[in-house]
Amino acid sequence: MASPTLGRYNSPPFVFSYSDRIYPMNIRELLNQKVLNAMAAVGVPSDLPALIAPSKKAGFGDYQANCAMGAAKAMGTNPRELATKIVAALDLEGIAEKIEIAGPGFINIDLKPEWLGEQIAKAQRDARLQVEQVSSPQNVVIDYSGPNLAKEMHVGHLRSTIIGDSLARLLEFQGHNVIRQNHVGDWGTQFGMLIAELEEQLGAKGDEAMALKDLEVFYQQAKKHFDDDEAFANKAREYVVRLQSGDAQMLKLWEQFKTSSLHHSTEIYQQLNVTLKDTDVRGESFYNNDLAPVVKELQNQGLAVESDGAQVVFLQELADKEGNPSPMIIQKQGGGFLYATTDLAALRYRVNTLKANRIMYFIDARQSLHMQQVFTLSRNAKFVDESVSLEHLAFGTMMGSDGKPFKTRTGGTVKLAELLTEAVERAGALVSEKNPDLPSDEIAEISRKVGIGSVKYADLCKTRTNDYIFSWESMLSFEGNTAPYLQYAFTRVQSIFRKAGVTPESLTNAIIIGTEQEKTLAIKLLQFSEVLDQVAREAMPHLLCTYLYEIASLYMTFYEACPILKDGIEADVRDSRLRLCHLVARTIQQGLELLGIEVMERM
RNA sequence: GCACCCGUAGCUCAGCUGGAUAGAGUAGCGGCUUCCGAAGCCGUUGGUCACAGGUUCGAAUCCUGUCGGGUGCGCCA
Repeated sequence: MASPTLGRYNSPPFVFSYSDRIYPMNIRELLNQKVLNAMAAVGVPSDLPALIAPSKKAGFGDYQANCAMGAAKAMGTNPRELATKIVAALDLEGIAEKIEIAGPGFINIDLKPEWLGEQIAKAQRDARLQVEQVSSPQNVVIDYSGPNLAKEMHVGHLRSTIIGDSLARLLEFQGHNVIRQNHVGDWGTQFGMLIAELEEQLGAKGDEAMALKDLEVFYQQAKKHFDDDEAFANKAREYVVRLQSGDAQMLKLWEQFKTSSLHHSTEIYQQLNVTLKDTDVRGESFYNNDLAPVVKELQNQGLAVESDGAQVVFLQELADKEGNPSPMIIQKQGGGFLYATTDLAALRYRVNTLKANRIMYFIDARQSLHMQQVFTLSRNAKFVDESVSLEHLAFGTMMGSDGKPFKTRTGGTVKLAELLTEAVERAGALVSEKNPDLPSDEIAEISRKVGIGSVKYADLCKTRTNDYIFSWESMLSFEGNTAPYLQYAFTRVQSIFRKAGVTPESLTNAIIIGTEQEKTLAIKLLQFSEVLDQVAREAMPHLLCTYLYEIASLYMTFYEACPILKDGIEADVRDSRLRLCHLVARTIQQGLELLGIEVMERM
């Protein structure tokens, strides 16, 4: 696979023989190669790109090559004449049915329906939908979710959890070795307060499961206790010290607390259909033993210096206009460590022990400066080799309809558990209304898949880096670009096969691309792997959402225009269209699975 | 003060390495069901791409500046 360079599309310069490949290239790659060959044949310098893109408008072909204008400029010739030469040298025998030059030198390519039919047939038969496995898998560490165990999971954890999980699924599907890392907050001063509270409540309430039944309440009790009771506050402070020095009794309480809190998170993950397991947890405390060595190492390298009693690294790379370096505290006065230190230690673990080639952090955009500091320092200190890709894949904040951070009516944080429950309930009301005859257990399952899917999709389909507005109305209205629309498209295909009484596997006839609707749909279906590549490269799941919505939408259009099981439809046309339907369903199912969203037979 | 992100239709958002007449959804308006699931489809109204310069065959996209909104900036994570 190509290097994980982000942010730009690298026209593939690689050369290979077609017969060596198990899977064919996608359309874009194929045309890119063909046009590059033609360009070379007419003397265009080899560093100039072919600029292949799907055409945006009907009438401009299916694909277009925009290379002629730029190349003519570089060569000092006329763009239309150059385009004419390129087209003359362009060999698309059997692939394209028409190649035209338009405007200043656009090359418009119309693909051959027979060729498209063959490609669709291959994809429909293929277990991987013609999505190639990467030839050289990377070790990809994905840092996501990372809730604070001191508190209950709230909406602020949703984006990291959902987006990170989607990328984990996607990269795994492409054949990479994905290593999930749940960097939970399980260390710090607040744990003194929490275990002191736990100790007291254990006497009164028996076991920790009872005491920690509601983490949020528990935290508030502890906080209030801490604020109101000086003796308790002193005890909490003492407990922190004892905990951090390895006191056995403190560690036991701390473990009890962690186990109970983690159980809560795991329940949320299951409810959310997120693939994180307890074994993926590497909390802050995991790196405690490496914190002092990290500081020591940075001191030895002369990178860390004392400033006001603290150990600070000044980063010239991140200096402002006046040249003032960016300060980064790695050890407090008094000796305590900070999360910067922990992140550096975690980075060393990921590189040295996990052998990461690519490390992806799905963390709030507000921590951009911090991540930049960590990355810069880790390079300077040679903790991380240049060959390892470090990526902070920032995301925006979830806002309420008022445009301010999403809160409850009373101004508190919204618990994830309650949000998900409400989503399932709202979905349930709609499903029962639309389809009251379904058995109640099936309604329950559909409601769960639709409700959870709606919440996840609403998040995933927005550009990752922007803030987004959370709205029950738009996500559960079930209209437009939503999870239910995609799920609905899937059930309609299933419905057709039920009605037809045939299994998709039994269909082996040729696929006939006979109408505009079939052609448009076919081309879109064949772009699946292109989209996955781009999502993997840029960590932008919304591109996959947009793609799946286009598939579903084109399918609806096709469905209206191209009858399948109706009277007067010839058997070969019917079977061809059924195969096309089947590929639609499988593409939607596979795409949604990569987003962590489930489908159902009917809804 | 400095740094980063953002500003596109009434609302929510796309717009891919700069490409042709800036696209969806929703809201509004008008149609479609003796016919494969109407959670659907078709049509239509609606934009000075915040503003001003610059780069060039071509700019929503790249550069500079201005205005407006958000976030962050040495001992929380």
